[in-house]
Amino acid sequence: MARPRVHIKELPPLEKAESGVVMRFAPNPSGPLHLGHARAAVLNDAYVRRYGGRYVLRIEDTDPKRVDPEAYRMVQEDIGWLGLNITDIVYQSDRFDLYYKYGRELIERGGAYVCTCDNEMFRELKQAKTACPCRSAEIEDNLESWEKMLGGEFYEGSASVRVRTDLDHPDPAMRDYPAFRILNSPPHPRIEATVYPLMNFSVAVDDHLLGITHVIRGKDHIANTRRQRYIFDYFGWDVPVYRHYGRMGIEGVVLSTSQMREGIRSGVYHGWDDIRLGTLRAFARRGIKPEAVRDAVMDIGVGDTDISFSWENLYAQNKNIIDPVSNRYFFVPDPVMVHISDAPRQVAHPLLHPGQDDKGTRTLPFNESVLVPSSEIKDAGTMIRLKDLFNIMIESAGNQPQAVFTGDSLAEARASKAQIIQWLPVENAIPCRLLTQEGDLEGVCEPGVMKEEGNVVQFERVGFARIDAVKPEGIIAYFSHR
RNA sequence: GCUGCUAUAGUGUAGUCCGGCCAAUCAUGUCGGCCUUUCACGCCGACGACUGGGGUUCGAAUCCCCAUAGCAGCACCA
Repeated sequence: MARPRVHIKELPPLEKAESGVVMRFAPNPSGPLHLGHARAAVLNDAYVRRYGGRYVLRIEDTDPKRVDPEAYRMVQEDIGWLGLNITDIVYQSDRFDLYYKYGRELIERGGAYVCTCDNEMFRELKQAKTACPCRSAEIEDNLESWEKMLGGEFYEGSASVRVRTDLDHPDPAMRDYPAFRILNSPPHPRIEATVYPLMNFSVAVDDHLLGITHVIRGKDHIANTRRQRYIFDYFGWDVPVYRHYGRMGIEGVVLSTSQMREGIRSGVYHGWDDIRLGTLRAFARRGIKPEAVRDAVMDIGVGDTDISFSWENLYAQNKNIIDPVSNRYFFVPDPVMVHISDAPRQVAHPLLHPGQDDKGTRTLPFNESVLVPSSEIKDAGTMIRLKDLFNIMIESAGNQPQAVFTGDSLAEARASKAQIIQWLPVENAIPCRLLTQEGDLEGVCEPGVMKEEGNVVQFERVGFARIDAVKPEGIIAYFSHR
């Protein structure tokens, strides 16, 4: 039995963490959390738990084009599900005055300038390592332009604030990147603004102001880390310790919020919790436990190699968790009724959980006929054992299969290598639809399943499933994995 | 095109910093067996990898160079 043996690998130690850490999880509220978010969230969480300190949830809603008002709620729900040890919550949209203040100061320090160049033109100049005309403006003029920006005198796209870096930098990504932009639409759901900070600016300011000591994030941020460094240096701030893990995909699934949204819009997916998606709410619906996600993510660790995550690994972790606690039931897909002659009426009492007798038994009365998976009825002459009942021999396979009772000796069934299969009394079969990633399975299950709404059960010989809904017309279950 | 990161079995991962104890760890998977009234769990066993080529060295998964492959960035996204 069944002690989950989860030996979770230890993460590599963090530098300068001995006296505690302040870390952050900083999602963009564009949709619910998915496995990619979970990796960042769990790794940071694990380090905060290990070293002690604060764990800041920072909602990065500085791009109104990518804010879904619903997501504020969904992100919180998903974090609750994951069980993160969040200690502080901040919304970047509450902090625009701060960004303006530090933006102005950066200009005063000569670390940034207002640029009114055409985008395309700037891009070309940048590639050629050439300064744009705005770069040489006096600080006073820049401040004046900055005030005009804040005053609404520039229209969207006609002015931005750029950080003065190094035009000769070999990496074009470093050269004078933008810190603020103007956006006249769409409106931000939480605030009124037209001057928006860009991620590299707001993140640098907030990491400093919030006292973030360590940042664990994907390597797609490596360039951003270097860009943010310029801002830290202009202000003379200490930089956090960074660690960038590799890119992660999961086989057969898109982890892009925008693509998922499009799939939902076009009707490919039913919603954010469609079981074919890699969102945490889809996992939850399928009976995948947050602990399994944590374990799987911790196993992957903080390596900087790009990986293709396999469902197998997640399922294995989940099975460790759910197997010991999932009650067993019979589910008969595509049932066919078999009449059994010469069989004594009796009542079967299969265990709710093998090896855990104290959990009790189910009650399945037998009377003349049973429902079994049609795929199990093959040729006449086949010996089958109905699990926890008795042995039968198929006499005719056709549309109305007939069988004959051949005794209840388990030893006999084993000796003749009979399949031991699940079955249901005809009078006690509840309609049940099992939804899988590959499609739906119609069948019937035990009445006892009606008490398991919201729980994960194991359908014997089929696999684990979460009982999603118990309705008058039947049961809806979502397949977890084998 | 420019810049950077990475490369261990089907998948994930340890080892790489400080070369020898690595004929390479653990998990998962697959196969075989045991246990078992589930094709679950558990137990036993097997399978399976240092991207390629040079170099340094008595000795390289580990250091250096080249190649190849993958990824990321070069957005008025995060």
